[in-house]
Amino acid sequence: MTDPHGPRTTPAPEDDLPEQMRVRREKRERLLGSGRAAYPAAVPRTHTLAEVRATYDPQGLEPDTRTGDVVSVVGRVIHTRNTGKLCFVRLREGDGTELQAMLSLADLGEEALDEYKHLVDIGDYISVTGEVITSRRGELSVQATAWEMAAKALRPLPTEHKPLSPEARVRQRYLDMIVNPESRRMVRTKAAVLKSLRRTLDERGYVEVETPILQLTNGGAAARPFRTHLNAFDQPMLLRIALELDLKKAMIGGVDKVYEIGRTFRNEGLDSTHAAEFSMLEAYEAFGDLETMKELVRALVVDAARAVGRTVVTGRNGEEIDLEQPWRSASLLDLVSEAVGTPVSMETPLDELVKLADAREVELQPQWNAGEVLLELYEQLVEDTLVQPTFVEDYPEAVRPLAKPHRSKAGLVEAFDLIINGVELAPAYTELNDPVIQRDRLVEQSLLAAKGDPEAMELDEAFLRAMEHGMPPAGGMGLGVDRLVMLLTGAGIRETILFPLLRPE
RNA sequence: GGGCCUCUAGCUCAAUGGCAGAGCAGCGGACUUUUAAUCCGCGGGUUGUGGGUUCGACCCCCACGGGGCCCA
Repeated sequence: MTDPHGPRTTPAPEDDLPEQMRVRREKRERLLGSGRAAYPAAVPRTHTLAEVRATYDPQGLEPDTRTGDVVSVVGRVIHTRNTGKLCFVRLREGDGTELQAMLSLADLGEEALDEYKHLVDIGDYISVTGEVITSRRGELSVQATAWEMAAKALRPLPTEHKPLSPEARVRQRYLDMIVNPESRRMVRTKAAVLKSLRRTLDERGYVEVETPILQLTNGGAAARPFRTHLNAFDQPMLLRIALELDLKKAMIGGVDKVYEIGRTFRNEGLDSTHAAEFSMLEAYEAFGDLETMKELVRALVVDAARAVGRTVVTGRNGEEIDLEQPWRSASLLDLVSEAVGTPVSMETPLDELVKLADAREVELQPQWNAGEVLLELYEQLVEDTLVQPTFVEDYPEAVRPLAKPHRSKAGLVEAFDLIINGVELAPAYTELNDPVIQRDRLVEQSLLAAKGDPEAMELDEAFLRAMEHGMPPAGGMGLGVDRLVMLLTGAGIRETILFPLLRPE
């Protein structure tokens, strides 16, 4: 920008501001100039809006009632109406509770009313003091005798009658939370789910622990990690992809029932079901097994559903899912047999499985063994058809390297995966605790890693050393907290995460 | 990774290749009972960015960037 009238090359920032921001900055100046504060340390507040509503709503006050009770309340200005000598303002507080305030010439005086009209905008936080009354139309209100600015908003609030664009909803979640009840509710629903998960575990005697997020080696899952660096040791570090190995160490140390709820990180694609960081619950119970975990997973899910009041949800195919009904258990081999129309087992030769896959256009990697092909058939043909809660069990040993061999079925391990609404919600194992077999499995994995498989696990000597001191037989499970919230709310993952990662603007 | 759609005022959206508009919000005024109040008047734009075609581009073409949906 050039100024033909003088040498000034940097225009005052105000010159570039949109009109509404300029006006609000001027109002802020006027507040300060008039001796009022724009951002005071404290403002009068004797009651929350919710407390006022809780006190008077149940009384069913008649229109034009005067209660004689004087309160000071604070809220964000959501609507204003000015009929001249009387102004109405609707205040809203964090959870969405609203209360009307009325500012009249008679009760407030000319100067304070004028200042209100000229200095308060939609979006500001204000404090109003006055008697609790009802208006002629019966609206519960505070009849103001005084008002104060609690925090001046310098940017206008978006229209709340039209939904924000999908981008604005996630980039400026705080705005969506102000104008959109769904967005407010999601925050509290997720909190209720987390609280319920902890309560369910705590009541059963599980001990909550915290384990490192920064790790030397990755394990416990197959995923690409985030890489970082620890300056103090000049040491490359990874962000954890799972909680498993440290929780098993805790169990070796005698925490027989242990759990952690925390963030794990996977440096992979982002879409409507995958986020780069997500909350995971893992729980382990010494002397438990797959059946213990089935019971625990069911309790966790059903308790959480009850906690948010949604025990019946609508499935992706329109089917109703009543989470309180009994849940089905099904063997992976049976499910695949049904899907391909011919019985398959661990004895079915690899080339026959490959033919079955080709016939159904299931794409395979050439180096896959029979177990991996079976898993792929299941994932491609069966998984997303399982709408009602189903424990899919009896996995081939090759695809679950940390599960214990099945007590009675050769070639299979004791593992299940809970599927609800076509989505993998909670895997569980009877945990492998033979350190020799464990080492063999991890060495196999580390050889894959050395050959360049970025998802393969690394050899974690510290973990193997701990295992060699003896881990009790145990059941273990993991549960995707965000996925549980998605199931209970029907929302996408970007809705369940408060501030999802986005590309920089 | 591929395909389709989208980006215009603070917000949500219009606008045959020919003056860039509406609702809400904002500013000034009227109104002491509003419920997205009403009425009168007024401002507000680098049409995502960069190129190109054209007498003329929000519109057509190319590239890039952001976002969404579907597919793998």
